[in-house]
Amino acid sequence: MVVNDVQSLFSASLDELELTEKQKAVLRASLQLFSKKGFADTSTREIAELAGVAEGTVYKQFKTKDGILAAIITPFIQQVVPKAATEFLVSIEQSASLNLEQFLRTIIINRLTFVSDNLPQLRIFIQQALTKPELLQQFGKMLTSLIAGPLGKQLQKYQKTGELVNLSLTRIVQYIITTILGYGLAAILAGQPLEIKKASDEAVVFLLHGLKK
Amino acid sequence: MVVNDVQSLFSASLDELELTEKQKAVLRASLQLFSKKGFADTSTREIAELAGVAEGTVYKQFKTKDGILAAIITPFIQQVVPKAATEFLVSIEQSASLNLEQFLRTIIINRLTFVSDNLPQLRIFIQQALTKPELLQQFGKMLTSLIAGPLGKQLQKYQKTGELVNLSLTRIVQYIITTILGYGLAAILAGQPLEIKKASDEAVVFLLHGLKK
Amino acid sequence: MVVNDVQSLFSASLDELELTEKQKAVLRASLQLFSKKGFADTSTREIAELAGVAEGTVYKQFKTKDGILAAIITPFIQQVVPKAATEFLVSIEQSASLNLEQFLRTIIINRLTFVSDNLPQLRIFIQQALTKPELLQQFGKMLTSLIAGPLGKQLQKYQKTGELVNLSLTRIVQYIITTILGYGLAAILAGQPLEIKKASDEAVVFLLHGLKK
Amino acid sequence: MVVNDVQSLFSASLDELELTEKQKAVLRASLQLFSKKGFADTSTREIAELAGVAEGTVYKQFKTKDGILAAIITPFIQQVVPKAATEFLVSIEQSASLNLEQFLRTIIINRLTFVSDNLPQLRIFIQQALTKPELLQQFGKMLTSLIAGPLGKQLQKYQKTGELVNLSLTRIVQYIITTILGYGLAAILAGQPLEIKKASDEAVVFLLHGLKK
DNA sequence: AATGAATGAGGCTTCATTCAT
DNA sequence: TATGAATGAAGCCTCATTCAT
Repeated sequence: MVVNDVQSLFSASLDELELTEKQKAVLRASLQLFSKKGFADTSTREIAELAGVAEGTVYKQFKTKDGILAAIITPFIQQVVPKAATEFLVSIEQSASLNLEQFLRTIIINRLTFVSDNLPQLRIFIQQALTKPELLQQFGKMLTSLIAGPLGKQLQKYQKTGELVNLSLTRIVQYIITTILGYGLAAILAGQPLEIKKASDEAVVFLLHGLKK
Repeated sequence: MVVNDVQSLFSASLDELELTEKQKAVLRASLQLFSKKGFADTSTREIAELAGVAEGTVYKQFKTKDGILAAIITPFIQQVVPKAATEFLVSIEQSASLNLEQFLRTIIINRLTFVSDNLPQLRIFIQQALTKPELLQQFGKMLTSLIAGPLGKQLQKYQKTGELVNLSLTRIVQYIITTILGYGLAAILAGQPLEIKKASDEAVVFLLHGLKK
Repeated sequence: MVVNDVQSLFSASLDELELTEKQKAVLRASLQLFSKKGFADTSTREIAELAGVAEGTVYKQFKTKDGILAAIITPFIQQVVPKAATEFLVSIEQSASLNLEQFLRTIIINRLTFVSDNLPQLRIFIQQALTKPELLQQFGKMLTSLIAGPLGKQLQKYQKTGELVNLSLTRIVQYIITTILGYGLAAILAGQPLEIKKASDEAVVFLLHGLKK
Repeated sequence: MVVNDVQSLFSASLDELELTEKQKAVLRASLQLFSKKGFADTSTREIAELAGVAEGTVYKQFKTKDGILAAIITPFIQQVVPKAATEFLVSIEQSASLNLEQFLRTIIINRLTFVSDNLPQLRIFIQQALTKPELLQQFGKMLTSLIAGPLGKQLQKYQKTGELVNLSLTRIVQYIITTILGYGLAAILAGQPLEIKKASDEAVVFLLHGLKK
């Protein structure tokens, strides 16, 4: 089974770090508050209150406030995204025999599920990325390796078979990401949870139109 | 000529508010710092220094730090966006006789220019929107009226002539916005100014594929 | 005619200082605000607003905020109180032939009228006196000279004729002042203007009881 | 034994609030500075310095500067004054068999002791009362209930036995208070501690003269 | 490990005062 | 003389962080 949500990976890393129940509560509270109010507008006192611990406890495991942020974001970009991406690529390879439509549908469902499962983390990531170009660069590198790797090969295969338009791979990946993000942003805009089935159906139709030769 | 950048409209409202040169400098410095470092991580002392004024001067016109933010965002969503939207729609009507491709190209160039001219304001707006749902709702309302108005009519015309796919207008507009934002985000990602001509050419090709019947 | 209220003396000193109408307005506004909100909690901006002048104008005549306070208090303790006291003493001498009851009634009406006419100034004076012992010492000196002067002589006369109890003059004057202040404080407490006729009638009865031999 | 000073009741409430030694030091320093320099002219920095703590410590318990003032005044008017008044009334009832002179002496010693023990709090209370009518109204209500209760009954008894003059009870109480305050104010004026024995002897003589039938 | 009182740097804001127009 | 924009010192308060218990 594909692990796409941060929560489970989180738990894993928490175990690795030997976090106590209270320290996990700190992370949960931080995730919630950072996502809702923003990192800078969340005080460690609020985190402690929501987590039901003393302020000092917050600092036992996470030396600084930035440390808490790191404990949320770092796994997200260093473990969750790559790991999910890897599993994503594995599922790609397993789908190697699919035609373009089936392939796109698999990709899109996979990624929309990821977005849906990690909305709070994504919100925090975007907040930070707006003022920290490094984060975006890391994201960019991940995309590049995605394109250079199995995803790119698969797409090139479809270009050779004439199923896929002859745009640059970078641009094609951009369109796919953009379309996925479009549904994610729309979900946030509407303030409603993502209807993955319906959204992916529509997205496939649109992308197929745009990307079919 | 279409007025798309905030700067000029800004100047207009500055005149209305009878802002002095120093107070305009405060707004310019705030725009720059808020965009680069984020609102919460910008101190009024930094603003004063960059603007070359005393800290007290910052508060002469803009009673509070939030007041400065409001002086940047409010015109953006209450004047700039609607005004730009109106002019955008005027340009739509003037393009009523164009075919779908010419029409899409006009729209996309228009909006990419807007995005390019207002990158700092957009960054600030997105920062704020992440923690203030009201802002997104206002944005959503604007989209709704866009679809209900001339843009929707024009698109329906293309659907009747068989040039445009029979998806819901909401979804079609979402795809257009999403594609435009995709190029905008890519520009931010690459950290480079937007190449409007090249980007719009590509976007038109992609959207035409995706939206042609 | 006895001059007991500060307003008229004020006007006189204003004329001497050649104050413009706007500067008089500043003093009037300051008197009102200092009395109501206290000196420290009144800003020069508020004074300017209430007086209908620019902030700079406040500083044209009264170099500092303390200068405004001085312009209110100094006349009160250096001119108004002594002058009123002098006229008060003159009226005492003119009443030299009165008996104790008539004498007390004259004094009490005179002083209650003074209190009633100068409530705002008294409030400001008391505020300041609470933290500035010098002011109280000046007040004490004035009392001493009152006792050493005509008031003391007149009281001694009543002691010799056996009309007045043989307490120390200081104590007798304290009782008189205390009784007068009692009615003044009661007026403030009740939040109503002083009914001078009724209050003086009662005060005379009480003091006569207490001070008759 | 009658509890008349705020300090002891204070300590009680401090214990209830579980104040630390440092936070008590903050209250002590505030009491001293507010009394000497006035509330508005005392900075939280000064309080912290005198208390020997960091400025942040001042805010740990007393959220705001007004919070410190409330922690001083509220017990004074909501606990100390009523409690002292109650005990005062108990002592009245215990003195029910006394004649008027003994009764007045008991009252006056009791109240002069209270004033003497609470000079700083009284100074702060008066400062605040000058600009906050609510405080005076509360004080007025307390007086009214005093008169309506045991004090009034006892005074009426003396009126029936013909020992006490037939003025209204309100006025009689006013005279008593006024006389007591007169000695209190004189003590402040002279800048010396109150000589309770001497002052009460004199006050009784004066009041007996004024209030005997 | 957990607590929470204590810290002090730094942020936002007010305000008396100045000065060019 | 009058104005009000500008100043900068100082005040109140928050908050990340430390440390004794």
